[in-house]
Amino acid sequence: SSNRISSSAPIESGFFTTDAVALARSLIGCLLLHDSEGARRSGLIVETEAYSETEPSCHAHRGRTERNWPMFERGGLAYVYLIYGIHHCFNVSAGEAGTGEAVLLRALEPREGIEAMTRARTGRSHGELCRGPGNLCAAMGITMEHNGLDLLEGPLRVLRPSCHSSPGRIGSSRRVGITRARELEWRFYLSGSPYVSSRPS
DNA sequence: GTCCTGATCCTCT
DNA sequence: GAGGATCAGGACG
Repeated sequence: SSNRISSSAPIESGFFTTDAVALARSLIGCLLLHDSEGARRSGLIVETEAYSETEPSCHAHRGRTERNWPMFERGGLAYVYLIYGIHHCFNVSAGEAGTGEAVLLRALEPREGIEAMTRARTGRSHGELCRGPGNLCAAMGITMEHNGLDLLEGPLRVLRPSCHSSPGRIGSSRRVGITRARELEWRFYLSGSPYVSSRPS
């Protein structure tokens, strides 16, 4: 329905193999889409956070495990995990194979499949559907079954925005909700977007 | 095996 | 601003 969607292009290989901080920035303005049961849900990425094994807030900081293995694969795989026993968080692995890093998606501007999103998030306004990492997963229908999937092909994909469309000014701030490495300004967001989850610190 | 903590969200005050 | 929901990974012994 939107020309911004139809003109979105596949990601070129190499897009995801940069470090997590660079990727977190590049992902702002990209489209995340999920095809399931014949229906499509999608949204523009408006808020991200970078995580790297080099700093202690990252799941990969203590090495590769059963849970965090997608972070150590080449960039462009889904890393999904359960947080606080209740919510799912969706990450995009970054960098070359062997480096433990990823980008957490924190908020989307809903585009397609608003009905399905609203069904999954009863009583929520449009602006709240995909605001916050747990809410984003609920609205998009992302669960552990998507862990490890290749985001270049399959039901869950990332597309780059159409050429010439610059997303707008990108702001940065400290990351939300962590206790370690708080000083790093590795959170990125589309400045002025009402879909961003919380105010910069 | 036990214990603790957490990249959250919602509801209440 | 606080607290509870609810569970699995990781540390430790």
